Formats: sequence, C-alpha cells, structure tokens
Amino acid sequence: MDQALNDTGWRGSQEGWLEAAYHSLLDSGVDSVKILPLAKKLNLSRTSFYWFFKDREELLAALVARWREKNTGNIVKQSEAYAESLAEAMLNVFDCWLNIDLFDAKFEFAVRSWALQSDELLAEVQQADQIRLEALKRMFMRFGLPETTSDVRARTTYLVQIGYISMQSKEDLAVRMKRIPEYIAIYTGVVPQQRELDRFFSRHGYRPD
Amino acid sequence: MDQALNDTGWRGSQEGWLEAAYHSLLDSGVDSVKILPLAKKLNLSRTSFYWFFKDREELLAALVARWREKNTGNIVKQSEAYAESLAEAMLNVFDCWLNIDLFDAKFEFAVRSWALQSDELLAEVQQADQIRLEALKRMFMRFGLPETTSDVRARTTYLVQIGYISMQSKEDLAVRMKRIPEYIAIYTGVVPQQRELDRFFSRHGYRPD
DNA sequence: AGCGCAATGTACATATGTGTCAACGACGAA
DNA sequence: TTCGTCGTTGACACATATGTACATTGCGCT
Repeated sequence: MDQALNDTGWRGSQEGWLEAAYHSLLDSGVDSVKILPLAKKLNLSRTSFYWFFKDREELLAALVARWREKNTGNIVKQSEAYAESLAEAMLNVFDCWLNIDLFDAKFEFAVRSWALQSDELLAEVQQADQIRLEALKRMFMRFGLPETTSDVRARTTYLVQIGYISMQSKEDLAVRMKRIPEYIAIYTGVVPQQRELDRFFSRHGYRPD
Repeated sequence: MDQALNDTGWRGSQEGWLEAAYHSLLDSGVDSVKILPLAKKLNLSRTSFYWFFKDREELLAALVARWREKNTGNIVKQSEAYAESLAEAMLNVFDCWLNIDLFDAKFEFAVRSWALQSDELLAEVQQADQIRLEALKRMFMRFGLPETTSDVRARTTYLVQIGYISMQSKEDLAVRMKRIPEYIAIYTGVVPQQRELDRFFSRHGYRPD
C-alpha cells in the first residue's frame, strides 16, 4: 500500500522530513513548508513529525542551516582558486553558476524570498552577501585593479548572478555558454583566451560547435 | 470610535483595501496578504471586504495589475529617451533605479518572490523580463554595438538591478551615486563625461563633494 | 422626514493548520 | 520472555483563515 519505499531508512527520519521540506521550499516558498502537507507527501502521520523536530520552527532553522553550509563558502573558495589571469580567475567563479554542487541557485532564491518575511533571516542573507562580495573584490585586487573598480566589478559579477536566479529562467547549457566570453569581457575588461575558454567548457561537459 | 476616516467620509474603499494589501505584500510577501489581518490594520470588519472584491483572488489579481502597469513600461520608455551618447542613454535608464515613481524595486521583488508559488504569475514575470531586456538591447544596438554584445550588456544592466533589489540593501544615495560612473563604464565600455554625470546627479538632487 | 442603498457588522459553516497526549506495535537486548 | 526504546498513530484542543446570509447603520436625495 505504501508506494514510497523505505529501503534506505529514508522515509521516517529527520533527513526524510528535511528533504521533503527542502523540495517544498524550492518550488513553492516557505509558506508551503507545512507539516500536514509534508506528512501527506511522505505517507506518514502528521504527528510523527514531532518525534524528530520540536516544532515547525526547528524544521525551518534546519533548512537555513543547510543553505548556510552549502551556498556560502564555495564562492569564496572558487574566487581564491589558482589562476594565471583575471579571465581565468573569473571562469573559476563561473563554475559556481553552472555546477549545482557548488551553488544551489533555486535554494538561494527561495531563501532570499523567505527573508522578505523574517528580519532574522534577512540579516543572515545580507551577511552572506557581504562575505561573497568581499571575496570577489579581493580577487580583482589580486590582479592589480584599483579598489573602487574592484568593488563595482565584484558587485556586477555577483549581482548579475543573483538577478539571473531571480528570473527563474531555465535556458539550456549551450545558450548560456555562448554568452560566457562576453560576460568575461564585461566583468574583467579583458577578452578571455581561447585555451582558457576551452578548459572551462570542457570541465562543464560542453563542446562548442 | 472610528479613527481612520478618508476623503469621502467612508472608511473603506476598493483603493483602501488595495493599498493595505500592497503594503502587506511589500513587507511580508503574498502569504501575508490575508483579509483578516488587513481588516485589523484598517480598523474594519473583515466581511466588509466582500463588498469591494469578490474574494481574495480578485484582490491578488488587482495587485498584479498594479505591478504590471507601474513597472513594465517605464524601463522601455527610459531606454528610448533621447541621448547623444551611449553613456547618456545608460544614465537615462539609471533614472529608473533611483526614482521610485519610475520603478518600484520592492514591489518588483515581492512579485518575483510570489511568482515562486504561482506558475501563472511566473509566466507574466518572465514576459516582463523579455520585454525589458529587448528594449535595453535595442538601446545598445542604436549606438552601433553588435547584437551579441548588445544582448549580454543588456542582460548585465538589467540583472545587476534585479540582483540589487533582491539583496534588499538600503544604502543611501551618496554611496550609490559614487559607484555610478564605474557602472556606466562597465556596462557601456565607455567612461561617461563629467557634464553627463553632472546632469544626472542634478536631476536626482545629489551634489558630489 | 424618511426611504433607499452603500457600507459595515454579527453569526455561522467550514477548511486547514499547529501542537499535546496517551496508546500501540515492532524488535533487539537482558 | 519481558522490557524498553524507537517510530508511529488517532483523538483532542485550539488558532487562524475564508466565504455566505442576514441584520444594521447612516448619508444623500427627493
């Protein structure tokens, strides 16, 4: 009778509820993260939720923790990765925008929308923005750009991505890849070399025509 | 006992409910746009709402209509305004980002967050993005930039702003103004002339040090 | 002055959500 | 076997929301 199987110990567990909450958050926003509907999806009794979490608040806090651990950190790491030129450094950062393991864009957007109704979360999001922007700025400065220029270029790089996320558009890889060289040129003021692009394309499994 | 009176002597009106809904949407998201809480804010009985609107759906539809009329249109208009140089044209577009009468950023963000839970609205938002991006692209092409370049620069211009909105940051005018020349340089590839900047600053009531 | 109707209020029916409690079964260890 | 703990469940109490039916108020017009 239960179609959602249990092989992995998946169904009834803290992780199970959290995973369901995560998916609900991503495709309908925080206000859809309600215990009753989640219970239905999991084919569980609503009340068994309370064995794993004190209350709904605790579940939401767990979601925020997951976001914090996943999305903040990888941008910083990529911005500090080894690169011979600014264009190459920029392409390292671009890895985040194309690899869901490095940066979960839908999650990011859902959390930002959520921050609209929670001052506490808003403060956290803004702190994350600060950290990410500063990392990017340092990257530009490492390659000799002046401070103000680095600041504005960091913002451009970061904000275009945040904006892109909030367009919720789903273009395919090829369409996005075609724009990459132009973006690099705009952000860095330098045209990327072909071998830099090739290295980038290849690590994302894209073969230009 | 009735403290909230209005022009007509009647406390409620379609506009009153809509205005309250607008404010609630802006600072807590769609799910906070509920009839009962709005009634409390307006010091009105909950049910009198139904004299003006068929149901909650109709109120939400009115909010969407308001957004559509306000935010889509002015970007297009500003991108088509007279300009002697690309930098000047870009500054015309920037008017939108600094003048709430031309573009309501908080409203924009609230609607985009809302679109997370409504496919119908998502489609409308994406259509608006399309229209705005195309207008910006045309602007770049008017000044002789090639198509792909124009497309990417249009995206950069637009997406930075959408991203900025979703940071929900509240920096003051002076801080934002200081970055303007750099932004113009990045977006257009051209450094703006001082007189162009002066004209821009002056129409936004800003006096550089 | 008083009637009509725009505008508001009260009462009811219903839906959906939260959280507590006590009871139930499965299952491994003493 | 018996016991305890893990995980689950239904019943209960309550809160918040929607929408409808019907009563009531008070302004403006004749």
